[in-house]
Amino acid sequence: MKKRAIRTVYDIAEAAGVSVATVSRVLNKHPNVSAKTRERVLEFMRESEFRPNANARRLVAGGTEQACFLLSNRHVAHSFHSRILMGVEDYFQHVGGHVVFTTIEYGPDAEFPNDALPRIIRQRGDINGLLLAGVNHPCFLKYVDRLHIPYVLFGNNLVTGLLELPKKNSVSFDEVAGAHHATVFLSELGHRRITFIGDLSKPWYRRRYEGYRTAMGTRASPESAIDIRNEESAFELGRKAVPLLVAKHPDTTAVLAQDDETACGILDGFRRLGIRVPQDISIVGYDDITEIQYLHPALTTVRVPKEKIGWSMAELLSRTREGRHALMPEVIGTELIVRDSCAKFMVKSVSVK
Amino acid sequence: MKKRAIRTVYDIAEAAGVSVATVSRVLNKHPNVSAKTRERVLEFMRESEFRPNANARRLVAGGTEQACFLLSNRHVAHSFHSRILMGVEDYFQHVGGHVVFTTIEYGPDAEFPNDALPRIIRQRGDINGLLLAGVNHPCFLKYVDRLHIPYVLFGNNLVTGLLELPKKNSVSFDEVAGAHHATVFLSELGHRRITFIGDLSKPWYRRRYEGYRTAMGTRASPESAIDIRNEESAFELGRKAVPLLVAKHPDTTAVLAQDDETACGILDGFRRLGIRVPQDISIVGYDDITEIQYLHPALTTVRVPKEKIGWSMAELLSRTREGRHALMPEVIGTELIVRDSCAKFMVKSVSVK
DNA sequence: GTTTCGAATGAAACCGGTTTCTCAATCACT
DNA sequence: AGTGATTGAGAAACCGGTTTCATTCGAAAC
Repeated sequence: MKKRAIRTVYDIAEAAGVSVATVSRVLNKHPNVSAKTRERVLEFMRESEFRPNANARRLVAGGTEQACFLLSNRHVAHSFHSRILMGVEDYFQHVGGHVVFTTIEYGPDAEFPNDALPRIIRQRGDINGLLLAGVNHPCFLKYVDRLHIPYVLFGNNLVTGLLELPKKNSVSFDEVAGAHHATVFLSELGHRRITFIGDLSKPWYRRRYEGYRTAMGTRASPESAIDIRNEESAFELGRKAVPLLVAKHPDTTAVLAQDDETACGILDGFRRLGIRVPQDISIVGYDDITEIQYLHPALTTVRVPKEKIGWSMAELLSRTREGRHALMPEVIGTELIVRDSCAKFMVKSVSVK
Repeated sequence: MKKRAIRTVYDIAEAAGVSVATVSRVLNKHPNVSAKTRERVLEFMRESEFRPNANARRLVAGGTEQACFLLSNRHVAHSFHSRILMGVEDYFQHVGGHVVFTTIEYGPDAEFPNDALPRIIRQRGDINGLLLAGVNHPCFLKYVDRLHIPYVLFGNNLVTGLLELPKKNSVSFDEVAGAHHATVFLSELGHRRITFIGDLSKPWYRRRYEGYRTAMGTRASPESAIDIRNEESAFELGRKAVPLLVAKHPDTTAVLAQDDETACGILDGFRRLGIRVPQDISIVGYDDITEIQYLHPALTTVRVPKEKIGWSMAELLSRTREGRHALMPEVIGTELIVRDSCAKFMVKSVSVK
């Protein structure tokens, strides 16, 4: 008659002729167990391929080493987000925790709790913290506050009327400085007429515009940006911006795009008009997403350290949990990646060939 | 004096003047609770923002609605994998479960269990199933078998000496048929000399080659493929293949690349030599990864339904759990996406301009 | 040789739910 | 009105660990 498989500490205890308390001590590497007892217990565990029940452990421990990466209103197939996730997962791998990956979609005026909410948020004890990535609205943050669960927000894509980055529980990168840097780079190549192309209704693009504007100084007039709103995709926005650029700012010699996808659209628009990059016009993107890696010409862009953002978010979450108090926001720098889409200014201007 | 926050069913029971059993019944929508009792309990729950302890629930339930998406030896920043993850997450959202996302790196001869193994695998009860994505080796599968945990494998990227797809517990897509289809498409455009470029040491690329070969029929000689192995990246492989192609198969008018990244490298190689696509030569990729979306010319390719694969894997896992027996593998079809990188054959051949 | 202390171990309480069993109250039907 | 079936609700066991507390035992201290 086959013996019942060993599943619990009780089974181990019985087999080894000790109490469950001792088995538990062995499991948790408690020092007060004699070497020979420990060895015997371990032996039984090994031979029965015993794996402790995680739920029972957590029930008594009162917590979990598990956080939730919640991607709001965005798709993880977009490398920007999956790379943040990667940083998060790296950190948890590092400290021995887990990440539950979930997504949610909601509007700016959604009410919470609601049915769109993943179950994991509704229960207590599933997770010890929340990492809010993607695009978020204040209505959801208000709800998360009420949950009394530690959380860290990806600060750049919070939709508010303000330009400042969120002050607490958040990790952001310095969008203004990145755009400033890119603009200075173009200036130093000799460009005077630099046009920003983007959707200024979005705070994150607006911040990039601000960086651009301060770098431009007196050269920037309110009209020096091409501001297209409510476009279905950034690529489309870029494409549509090109005819406007040619019409309104024909003397432009360099473009700073709100992001890489927009730059791709602009590139496409240029190609249709026979405008060559970088010979006729220079262009700088923003984000350094994976999707541009095979582009020709290779796009000069402002690299956002996505993995680092993820890692920092996870790290800040841990610190928040320990400190039990809201910590200062972390702001991460960007890096200008110079590739082939920019050239020195050589007395030319946008023109249809 | 402030009352202690309500945290448990006992608190609710006391506040509502009922027993915990009743509270539990309300929580689980058990029918045998009178309307007014139920309402009173719900009222207390609402006002105290009660959220049940998930660990306690799972302890008694003996399981979890949580599976683990384990990405082996690959990076989630690659859209191929993040889109499979997306399909998985969609499914779990649909059925109300969770996905823990983890990665692991190991060699073909790794021994298990080992320290690289995520904690989640070592404990029992954390997850109710395993979704094995990325590139896997038999050594790991053997270990997972011993775990007695339901699992589903992404079948295409299992490293074996064989060409067949795994027979059980797996979801795959039909690589052979996809390559066959692409090759027929090129033939119908009038191309006779079609060259396959790839690394034939990898079973998954080998399968694509097989599809190509059968479609070519008698036209395919053993030399009709450019087989480059041990390249650090597929892009580099593609780039290096171009000079070989020009040297060995100068009469080639169309290329089937092992995957999209390789196609990008080939495209780059062509550009360096002044060979125009599709005017001088046609090219078809494979996978339809997100990274090619901004390419010019837009790449014709074999689309692999990544989200669908993820969804099917998750679904199969559920069925496996219920049925308690290994199910037949699922094989998913591909779709040829015709874009701009192929043209009708017009009596030309590869030549340096 | 007794006292004292720390190490090793077991018994039992506990974590926060679910579920079975039991029983009282209500309802349907003859 | 009497009987059996059904419904509503509580007491207690249970899920599988961890932890506190008490106890035993041997070694060191006096």
